[in-house]
Amino acid sequence: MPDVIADTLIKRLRTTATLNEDDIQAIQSLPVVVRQYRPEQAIVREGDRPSECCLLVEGFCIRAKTTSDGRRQIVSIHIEGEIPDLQSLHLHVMDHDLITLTECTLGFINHGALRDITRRSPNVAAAFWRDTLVDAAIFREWIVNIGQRAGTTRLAHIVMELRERLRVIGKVEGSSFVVPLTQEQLGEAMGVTSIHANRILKQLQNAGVLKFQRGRVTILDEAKFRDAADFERLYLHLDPAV
DNA sequence: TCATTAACTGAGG
DNA sequence: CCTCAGTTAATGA
Repeated sequence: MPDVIADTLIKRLRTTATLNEDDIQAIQSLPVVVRQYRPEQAIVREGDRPSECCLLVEGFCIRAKTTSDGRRQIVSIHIEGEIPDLQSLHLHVMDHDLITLTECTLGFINHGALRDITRRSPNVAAAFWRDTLVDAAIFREWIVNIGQRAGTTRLAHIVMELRERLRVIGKVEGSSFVVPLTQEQLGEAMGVTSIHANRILKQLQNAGVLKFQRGRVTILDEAKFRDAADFERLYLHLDPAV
């Protein structure tokens, strides 16, 4: 794969795992097919049997499930360098949808090539495994968030998690960063209606905590933000040595 | 299309 | 009673 694409994957994996030169070489020699996607376009759907995994090179996407009466729950948000459907390598039928949030550049890597690299390079296999476990840790945190936290805290927590994940790959500069969700989508991630998501955003803004406009969050008061978010970064396991 | 706000309603503490 | 959150509807950017 081109170095630019390999670098986004390597940068992301190195936030949680340790890779040596051989591992880097193995990743750089992975075959990849690059495709452009529009916003809100399905990459894989529940029931699909994909033969490749998708590396998010640029943009944001979500994993979601929809109930029988059509209510959608966003279960995770993904940023560049991640492979949101890595599980399809071992769980062959998709149990949820993977959908773009923004315009996305996606790199598709054949399952065969990924299986091959995990056999040849134990470090890369360990990195994928660790990444999958962190994914599960994030799901646990989301269950706590949606099940137990009050509205404002719930929203602030999602925003801070995204900021921490973006920060480690160098995508946060200053007090402002991209949160490319509409209020409807924010509601779907929080388990509330878009109208209530709007109320919560207004509350946070009126309280001088943060401002949200056109897919971008600006932190108005870092101390208030930390206080509002009830956030402990432990579950992100961002230190490869721990 | 997305965001905002008001008015009303009901659940539940 | 008070707070939270869904529904409906009207309106603004």
